[in-house]
Amino acid sequence: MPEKPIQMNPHPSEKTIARLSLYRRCLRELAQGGSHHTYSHELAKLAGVTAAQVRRDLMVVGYDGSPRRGYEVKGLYQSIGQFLDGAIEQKAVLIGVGNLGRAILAYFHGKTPNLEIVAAFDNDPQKIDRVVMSCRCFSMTCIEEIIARERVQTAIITVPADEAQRVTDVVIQAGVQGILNFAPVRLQVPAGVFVEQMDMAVALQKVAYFSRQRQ
Amino acid sequence: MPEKPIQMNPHPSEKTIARLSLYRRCLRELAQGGSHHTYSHELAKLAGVTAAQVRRDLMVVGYDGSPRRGYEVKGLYQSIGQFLDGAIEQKAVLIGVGNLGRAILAYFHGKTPNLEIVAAFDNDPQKIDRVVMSCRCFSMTCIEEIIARERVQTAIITVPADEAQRVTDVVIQAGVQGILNFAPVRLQVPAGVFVEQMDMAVALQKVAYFSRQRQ
DNA sequence: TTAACAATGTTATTTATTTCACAAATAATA
DNA sequence: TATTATTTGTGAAATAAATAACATTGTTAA
Ligand SMILES: NC(=O)c1ccc[n+]([C@@H]2O[C@H](COP(=O)([O-])OP(=O)(O)OC[C@H]3O[C@@H](n4cnc5c(N)ncnc54)[C@H](O)[C@@H]3O)[C@@H](O)[C@H]2O)c1
Ligand SMILES: NC(=O)c1ccc[n+]([C@@H]2O[C@H](COP(=O)([O-])OP(=O)(O)OC[C@H]3O[C@@H](n4cnc5c(N)ncnc54)[C@H](O)[C@@H]3O)[C@@H](O)[C@H]2O)c1
Repeated sequence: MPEKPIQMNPHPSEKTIARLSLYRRCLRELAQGGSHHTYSHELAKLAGVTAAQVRRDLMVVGYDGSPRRGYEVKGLYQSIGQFLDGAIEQKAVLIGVGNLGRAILAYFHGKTPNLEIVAAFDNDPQKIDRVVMSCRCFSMTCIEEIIARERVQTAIITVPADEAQRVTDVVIQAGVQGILNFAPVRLQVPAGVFVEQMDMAVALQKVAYFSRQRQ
Repeated sequence: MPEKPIQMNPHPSEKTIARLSLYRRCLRELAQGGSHHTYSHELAKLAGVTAAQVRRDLMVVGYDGSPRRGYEVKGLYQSIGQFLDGAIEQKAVLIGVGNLGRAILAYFHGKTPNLEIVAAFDNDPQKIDRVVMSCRCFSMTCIEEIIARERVQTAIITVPADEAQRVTDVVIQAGVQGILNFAPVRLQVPAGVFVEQMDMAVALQKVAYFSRQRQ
C-alpha cells in the first residue's frame, strides 16, 4: 500500500507562523493548568481565532490529533516548538540600551530558552559594561566580532530612528538574517533579510481611530 | 449635470488605517525635508509599499492629487490627519507604570498632540504620584472617575498578564472604547470595543523563524 | 462487537486584499 | 495653441487568506 506522500507547504505564511507561536503559548498555559488533551475549538477560543483556522495552521506542523480526543497538549506543544525553533539554539542581540531596550532585556530574560538575547550594544560609554538581567552591554566596536563568533542570526533594534539604518547595515554585514525593529523607520535591507516592524505609534493611532468609529 | 456621487468606503480596513498613519509620518518627514509635492511612487518607497497601494488607500481619505504634479505634501498631510484624528481631541490613559509603561510614557510624550496620554495608573503605592514626562501616576481607585471626567476613549495596558483582564474590565466599564494591549493574553471584550494586540514575544519568534529559513 | 458519535485533516468556497491596467487629466514643451 | 509625457483615480483581475463543508476515523458506549 502506498505511503501518504509527505508534501508539506513549502512556505507557511507570516500569519500562520505568528499564530503557531500563539498556539504554543496557549498550550503552555493549558499544560500548566493540568490539561492533557485539547480540541481545535478550545485552542481557538484561547487564541482568539476559529477552530478551522487552528486546524489549517496545524497542517504545516504535521502533528496529528486524534478524532474524538483532540490533540495531546504536551505532544503538540513540542511539535510546534520543533517546527518553530529548529534544531540548533538560536541567538539574538539587542542594540540600543535605552528606555525601551532595557524593558525588553528585562522582559525576554529567560523567557525563551530556545532564543536567547546573548548580548546588548550601545554607543554611550555610560551604558557600556552595565548588566541588565545578566545580559551585558558591549561597545559597538565589538558588535561584528560577537555576532560572528556567537553565530547570532537575529537583532532587536531599539536605537533612535536616525541611527537605525546605520545599525542595520552593521548587523547585516556581521551576518544577521532577521531584524525586529522598534524604530519608526522603514529599513532598507538586501533580499533575504527579514524585517519585522513593531510600530507602536501606528498601532496606537489605529486603536484611537477605531475607538472613535465604534462609539 | 449630475455631481459625482460621493460614496466613500464605509469601512476602511485595519490595514488601510495603519498605512495611512504611516503615510502621514512619511509626509511629515518630506515636509521637514522641504518637499512641496510628492508622488504615489515616492510615498510608496518611503512607506515600503507599492504605488498602487498608496493610491488605493488614499481613496478613503478623499484627497485629490494632481496628474503630473502628484500630491501637495502639506495638504495631504492635513487631510490624512483630519481623517484619522477626527474633530475632537482624543485622550488615552496607560495602566501599569513598570519597565515598559515608563518607556512608553517617555516615548509618546508630546509626540502626538491629537492623542495625548493624560494619566497613568498603577496599584503599587510606590508608583503613585510619581510623574513621568509630565504624566502623573494615579491610584487605581481614581481610574473610573478620571476616564469618565476626561472622556478617555483609549487605554494602553502594560500590567502583568494575569492582571490584564481585570484591568480591561475596569476601563471598559469606565467608558474606554479601544485598547492597546502589551500583555501576552487575548482579552475578552464586549462587541464594539476594539483591541490591538502588541505581541513582542510572537514578533520575535516570527523573526527568528524567518531568519533561519532564509539563511 | 458494533453502531453512533464527535473531532480531525483537507478540499472547496467565500471573502479580503493587493496588483494590474488604462482612461482621464494636467503640467510642461514646442 | 497643440502636443507630449506622466501621473492620478478607479474598475477589473489576480492573489492571498479565512471560513465552510465533509469524508474519514478513532473512541466510546450500548
Ligand atoms: N520608548 C518606547 O516605548 C518606544 C516606543 C516605540 C518606539 N520606540 C523607538 O525605539 C527606539 C528607542 O527608544 P527609547 O525610548 O529606548 O530611546 P532612548 O533614547 O531611551 O534609547 C536609545 C539608546 O540607543 C543608544 N544609541 C543611540 N545611537 C546609537 C548607535 N548608533 N549605536 C548604538 N546605540 C545607540 C543610545 O545611547 C540610547 O541608549 C527609538 O527609535 C524609538 O522611536 C520607543
Ligand atoms: N517589558 C517589556 O519590554 C515587555 C515586552 C512585551 C510585553 N510586555 C508585557 O507588558 C506588561 C508589563 O511589562 P513590564 O516589563 O513593564 O512589567 P513590570 O512588572 O515592570 O510592570 C508592571 C506594572 O504594573 C503594575 N500593576 C500590576 N498589577 C496592576 C493592577 N492590577 N493595576 C494597576 N497596575 C498594576 C505593577 O505595579 C508594575 O508597576 C506585561 O504584561 C508584560 O508581559 C512587556
